[in-house]
Amino acid sequence: MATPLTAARVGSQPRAAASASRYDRRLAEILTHATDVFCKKGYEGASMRDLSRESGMSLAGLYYYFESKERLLFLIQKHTFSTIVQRLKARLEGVNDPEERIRIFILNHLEYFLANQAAMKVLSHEAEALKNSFAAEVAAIKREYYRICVGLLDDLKRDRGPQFSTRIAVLSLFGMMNWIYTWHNPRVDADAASIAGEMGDLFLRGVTTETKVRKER
Amino acid sequence: MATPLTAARVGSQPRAAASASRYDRRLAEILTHATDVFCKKGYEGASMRDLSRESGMSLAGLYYYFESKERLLFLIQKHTFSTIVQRLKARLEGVNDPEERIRIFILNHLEYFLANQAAMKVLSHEAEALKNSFAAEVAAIKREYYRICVGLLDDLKRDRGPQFSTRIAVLSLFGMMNWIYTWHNPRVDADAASIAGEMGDLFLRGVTTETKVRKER
DNA sequence: ACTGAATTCGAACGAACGTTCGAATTGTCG
DNA sequence: CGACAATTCGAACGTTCGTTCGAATTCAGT
Repeated sequence: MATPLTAARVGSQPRAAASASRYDRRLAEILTHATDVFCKKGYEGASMRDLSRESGMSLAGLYYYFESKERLLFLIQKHTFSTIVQRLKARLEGVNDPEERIRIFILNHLEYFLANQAAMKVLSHEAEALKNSFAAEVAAIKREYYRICVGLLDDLKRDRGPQFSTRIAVLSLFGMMNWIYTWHNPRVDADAASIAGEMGDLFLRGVTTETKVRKER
Repeated sequence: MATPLTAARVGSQPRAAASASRYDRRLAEILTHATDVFCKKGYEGASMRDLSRESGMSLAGLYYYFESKERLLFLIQKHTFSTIVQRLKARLEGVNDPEERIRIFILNHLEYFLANQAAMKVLSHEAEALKNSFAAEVAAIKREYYRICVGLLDDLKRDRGPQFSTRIAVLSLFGMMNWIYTWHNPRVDADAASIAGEMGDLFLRGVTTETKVRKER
């Protein structure tokens, strides 16, 4: 885990070093169940009673682990996003070819997306549900992730056909990838690697090809 | 308007032909305000009291025009989606070049999206909020729209490089386009035609180029 | 087994929710 | 103006919401 979940503990609660792991384990369990409920019903549509039922803990008991429903969503989003960024950085290390680095970016995103569909849907679909400092902290991670992708594309631009807007290209790529939560069906669609390959081909050809498309508008 | 809004009138309500237009005008007003509120707060997050405040009509008064909050969302989604499909069909008429037809598809989608941002966000973001027959009716329109796009791509495939999955390509294109509601900023970003041009270049190059991308995975 | 801390819970709080209903108001037309 | 339909509204309905609190239970170390 990227962020020690213990950091979420309610302020005035005492903490013994020995029980830290038990607390963390239980919190992680709750977060997993809550992720499923938020995924199924949406953040606003999911009630604390839904979360209580799904996680098998009493309504009041949940509040021992976090002080509000909003903070719960925040913990899910922050943990999910931190993890995907951290994994990306690890995978990019030692790879220098610009094109290969973009393929890694896409593969990392889609692999994590499909392996953690519920969490990623909550991250994508409930992006506007948080407010103030909660929203700001998640937005900061999102900005870092976005900047990394911009960097990858700018590197590619330095080598090849330079005639496209980096902003539009990056945001188009994010759209292609994130939209997957609306359509992916494990019984019909191939695995993450195949889809990442298809999207990588589509995107990289679109961005690197030097010849102009026929019938310019 | 594609669908006569009168169709929404509560079943047992009497109707005089003379007042039909007044009723329709008022309903359209309410729909517009409701669209803004749903866009800002989400369907679940928006309360009937929010809609009442925004539209300047009393809480009870709203129920003269529709029988439930869910039906209100349905009316918005159906009207929006029907309109975009209808406009697309009109624009495609008489154009035969497969590539040009896809460019028209993209332009139509993005122009309508940016001209009706709130409605399109409600359509994209609240796709799962409706249930049963409401959901089925909107899903039918979505399927038709999807099939049209598949047809356009298959036509293109017949001419040029055939090595891509139509399903993945179409859904990637939808992702690129629909994701725009998460990032478009009229103070920073160009107009719909420019963005449609960029995305059209990106997508069509990605889909038509015959040479394989270097460094095959 | 005892003890103090960590964890869980039943019950309740006030607020806000979607919806209803009968009365009041407005518009239409002879 | 009178009469009937169309439209609007205040007030309230029962339910569910997120959250709190003090008591009960479970756990860990001796």
